[in-house]
Amino acid sequence: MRPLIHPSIEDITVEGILHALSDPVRAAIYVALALGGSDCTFNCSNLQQVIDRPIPKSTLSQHFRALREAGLIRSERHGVEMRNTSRCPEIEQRFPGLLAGILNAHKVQSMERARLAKRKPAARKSVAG
Amino acid sequence: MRPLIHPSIEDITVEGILHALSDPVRAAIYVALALGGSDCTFNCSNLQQVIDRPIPKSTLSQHFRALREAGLIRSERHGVEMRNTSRCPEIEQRFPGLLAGILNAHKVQSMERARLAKRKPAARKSVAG
DNA sequence: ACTATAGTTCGCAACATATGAACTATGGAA
DNA sequence: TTCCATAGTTCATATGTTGCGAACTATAGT
Repeated sequence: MRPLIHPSIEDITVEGILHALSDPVRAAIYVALALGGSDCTFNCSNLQQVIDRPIPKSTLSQHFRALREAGLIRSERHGVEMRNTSRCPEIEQRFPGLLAGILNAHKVQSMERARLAKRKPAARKSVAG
Repeated sequence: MRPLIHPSIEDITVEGILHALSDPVRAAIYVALALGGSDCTFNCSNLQQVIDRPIPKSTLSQHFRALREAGLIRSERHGVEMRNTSRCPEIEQRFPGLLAGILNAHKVQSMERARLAKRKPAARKSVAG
């Protein structure tokens, strides 16, 4: 088992963060971790509450790795399971306002989606054909 | 020639924006456009001042398309050339703080890189081969 | 119509991603 | 210690995405 790779704070890049969070599944994971606070942990097993469609654990493992190697989360083994926590405070110090802007944008978007879903449960985006 | 596609403001997604800006070339283009103000335009031809390595124009064309279809820029033909302007104000209204956070992070990162390049022009990241 | 300039599209090679199957790691029970 | 269950990783591969040269389209000036 290759050891877990956590970049040091100065090796974290904006491009890496944006790429990691440009995937909807990773974004959902990260939002849940970041909003949950420092004692909130998720892993491949208890994540179904956060994401809607079922995702295989090999895929989830890769997503956690992507978040970890982008520097967004810290992963530690505790017994048989993994505890993933967000590295928000560090990143806020290096890139002030970045995560706040992204998290807020996700909030705006998910509120808007909820509103649209309530209005028209079946239709999307008035696409003909 | 297929007509240019500009998503309406409510169809712009966070994921789309983050993905578009997770590419270093597109990020450099966008930073230049955004910081240049509303009368600043760049295109496939006058862009060499913004990016360091030379990039084929077919690639640049694709990058502009990616930015356009993510909703980040607006492209208009003026005679034989293209004028690309940032859509920052619209996006700021929909996702307050998002672009500011990203632009600031890029500024932090490029200042840091400039500092490192001045210190040790040839060495990078103290990696032992 | 001809030429020059600016940008787009096509086709393909190189790279990235998602996932089932097989594997590793840890803890507890017998 | 051995066996089993649970949690997660790695591998192989099929599918998707990207970068770029070559060919094409569009516009302006002559």
